[in-house]
Amino acid sequence: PQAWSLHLPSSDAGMNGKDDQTAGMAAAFDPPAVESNWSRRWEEARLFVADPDSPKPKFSIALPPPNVTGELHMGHATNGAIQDAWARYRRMTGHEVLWLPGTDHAAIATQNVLEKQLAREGTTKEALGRDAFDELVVEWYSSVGATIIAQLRVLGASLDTTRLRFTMDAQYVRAVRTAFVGYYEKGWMYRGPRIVNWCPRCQSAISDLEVDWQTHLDTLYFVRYPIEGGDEFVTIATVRPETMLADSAVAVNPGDERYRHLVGRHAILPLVGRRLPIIADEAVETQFGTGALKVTPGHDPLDYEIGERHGLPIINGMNPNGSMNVPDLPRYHGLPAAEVRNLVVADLEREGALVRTEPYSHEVGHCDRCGTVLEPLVSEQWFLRMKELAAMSIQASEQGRIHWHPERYERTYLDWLRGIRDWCVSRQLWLGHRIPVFYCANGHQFAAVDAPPACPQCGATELREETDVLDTWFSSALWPFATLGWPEKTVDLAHFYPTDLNSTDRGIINLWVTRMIFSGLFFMGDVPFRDVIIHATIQAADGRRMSKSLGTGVDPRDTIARFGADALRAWAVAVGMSSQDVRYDESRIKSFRGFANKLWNATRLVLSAAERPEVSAGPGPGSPAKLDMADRWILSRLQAVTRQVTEGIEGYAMQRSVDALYEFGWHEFCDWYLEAAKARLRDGDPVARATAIQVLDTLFRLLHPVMPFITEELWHRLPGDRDFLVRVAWPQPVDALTDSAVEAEFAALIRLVEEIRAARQAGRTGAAGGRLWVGEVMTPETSRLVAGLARVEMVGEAGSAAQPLAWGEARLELPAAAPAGVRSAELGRLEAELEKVELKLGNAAFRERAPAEIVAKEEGKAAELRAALGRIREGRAP
RNA sequence: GGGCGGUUAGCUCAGCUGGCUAGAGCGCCUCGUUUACACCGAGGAGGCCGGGGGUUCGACUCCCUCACCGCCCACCA
Repeated sequence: PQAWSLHLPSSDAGMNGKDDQTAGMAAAFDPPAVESNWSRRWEEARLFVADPDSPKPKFSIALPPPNVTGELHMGHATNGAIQDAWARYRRMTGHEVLWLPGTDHAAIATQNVLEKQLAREGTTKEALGRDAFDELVVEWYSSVGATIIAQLRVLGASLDTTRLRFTMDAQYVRAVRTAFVGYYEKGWMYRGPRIVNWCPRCQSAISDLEVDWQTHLDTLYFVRYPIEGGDEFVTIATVRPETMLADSAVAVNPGDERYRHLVGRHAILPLVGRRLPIIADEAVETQFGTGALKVTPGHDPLDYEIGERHGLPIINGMNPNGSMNVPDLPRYHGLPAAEVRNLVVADLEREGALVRTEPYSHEVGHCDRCGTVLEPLVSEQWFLRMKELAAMSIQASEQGRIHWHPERYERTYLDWLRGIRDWCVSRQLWLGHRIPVFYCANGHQFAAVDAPPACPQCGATELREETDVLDTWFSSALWPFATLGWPEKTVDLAHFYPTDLNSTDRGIINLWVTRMIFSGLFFMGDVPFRDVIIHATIQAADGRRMSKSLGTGVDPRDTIARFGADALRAWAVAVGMSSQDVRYDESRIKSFRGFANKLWNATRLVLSAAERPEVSAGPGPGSPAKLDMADRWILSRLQAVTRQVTEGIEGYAMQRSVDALYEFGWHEFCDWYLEAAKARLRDGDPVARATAIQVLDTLFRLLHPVMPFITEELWHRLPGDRDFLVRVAWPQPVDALTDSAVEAEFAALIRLVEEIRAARQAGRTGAAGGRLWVGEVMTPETSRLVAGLARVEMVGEAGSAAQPLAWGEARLELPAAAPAGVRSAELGRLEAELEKVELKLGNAAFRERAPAEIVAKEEGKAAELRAALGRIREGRAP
């Protein structure tokens, strides 16, 4: 990099024309006014509209499409803040950025929300009819969809809204159908009767991942089945006695000596009288219950598999609404399962077939959308074969084509893929993407994106389209490329796929992220993104789930209204990559509002000082400036912060960037630099002013990805022509400005000032009660700085200007009121410290084993402490 | 049942590959109407880093183990 020089504005530039703006700055930062202004200006300037023809390297993110089930919550805001910080950062590092927004129709979830709404109004979707319900859906989508986009705008999300997508848009629907047909033609999409998780309320199948397991305390019933041709019995254990009506067999473990003689014989099903073969199967656990299992292939996944192995008949004993379907048993037929359970138990008891019961705790599956207890049920469903897709995904991972942040989540994905089963993609809902399969009158079946006029096999024109719809995640899985125009070969698709980043909550790693990966690999031949960020889950302040129904939800708009979008964003970015769940912490958000206000006022201070070039210590405009020690210090610190911020972002640890900026901006710049340079600024010293402006300039750039509004506002108030920050280059550290000597000196100066302040406070002498003397080794410059910062009167002569200041060299005499106490406390602290270090150094093992630089460091520390103690003991008085 | 994460100041959280006196914000105490900021400034109190073992010259950091909290995965009825 070129040698750096501080630009001194000519006397004509600088304040001219900016005076009014400065004077116009209120004493407090008012976020809402500033935010809406910039949102509008950014949009008007079309800053976030991506250009696929740009020669710049691209960077793309597909916004995880929020479900159109309701408004955005704190988790969305957090994720939005993280992605936006990346998008803005990448623009500043010279990338053509596409951050593409959209929403997800969320079939089952939305249908549930609407059904609940209808229920509150005392009606049902059936009463309403399909068409009226569809209208309701469209209305809902447009109103909620608009709210969501508005919320993202308020957050400051730099989305390309010209490319807004919705999973129910015609073009997207086409992509979904094309994808289905693609799998179908590959032979991986098949239909068949299988046992699935059935929700009797939604009246639909759901996938394994949509099962919400809850612990239930139930009763385990022991029922004895008589053995045919004798007076023996076999006793089975079950928690769902009502399903025995659909039993096909009794199974025991082949190695179980207790039952070996029964295998091959038959048991008689109580209450029903059906003959059940007694079979041997490895899946039966000898330890559980009695070691004998009633086999009900129609109503239990394990039994279903046993049934398949042994060719057992599948008896479907239940209707889709959860009532029993046993026409041969009129006593139970048509009744709800729960009632039948009681009836069956009572009947068994009467027959003497119920041996005993015991309490039993186990996991019961619920529908994760409506909470209803699921029934394993056999029905005709569509499945996507997962074997090859899983293998492709695992391979991509092993090749290191996707990087997870934090890394450990890669295992979540791999573990799931390694044990994966075929994906049940069909749903029996009103809402969703219709499965693009057609059946002709002659029993032929085929898949097609567009409804064909006739059956391609027999020419029959009477075609029936499949009524099932697709799992909503099937369409979500196509998001990174379907949003770019796939299956058309669009310019966007060619330019922006694969995307670079996906940021998501860990709860949908397998539901969504994994499925995007295999979909991308299959249809596009490449991973859908290079990096995956899994952000923290935001909890309510009390640690509970944030949820509207619990009353623990916090609307991001409320937070933004009170503290500003920047404050919410800074907090979200600072906690978003935490390894654990994070509680909503208003006090910290508030502190970032304070930070924004601090920057506002610091800028106000810097800009309010009228510039008087004649005061300049330097030779004049255009020449290298003569920097004060404080100037050199803050510029050196600025370089360090620039490095830290960049490293934080690039290392997927943006919290480090935020911490560094907060510490630097508030404490180093405002508390120390501005306090030190205040007098010079007020005097109109152009060097101080140019330095301060230089720092603010860089600080605003560095902070812009995290706090876009305040930085944009203040940046534009700085002198000179100012483009939008996303079009301004990301700062690079300037080595020439790094000055470790001045940093060490200034650090010592800070310590001295702190000692003086503490002494004064402890001495309780106050400014009026005593005077402080500072030793003769200080330079005039340091002496002046200390005097100003510590607000002490400097007495005595400042000594040789050549001597650097170091703590311990400056002699400080304490006020007469309480010198002994204060001094002995300092003495005691140093003595204890020295003792510890000497103990360490006295340890032979330490000297032999520890690295040389560590030992040297400790020795240096000891020497320093001894010197300091010596000086204090000596007690040089003025 | 398997896996992962967490347990650090009163509260919410940082602490990267083991090494200066373990940090921040809020809260608390004391002081301050200094012309950027009370959405402020200065000073301060407060932590056997969940328990126990181990490795190491040295452990908040690595290993083992226990306890509790949370999440994900899982076909023992």
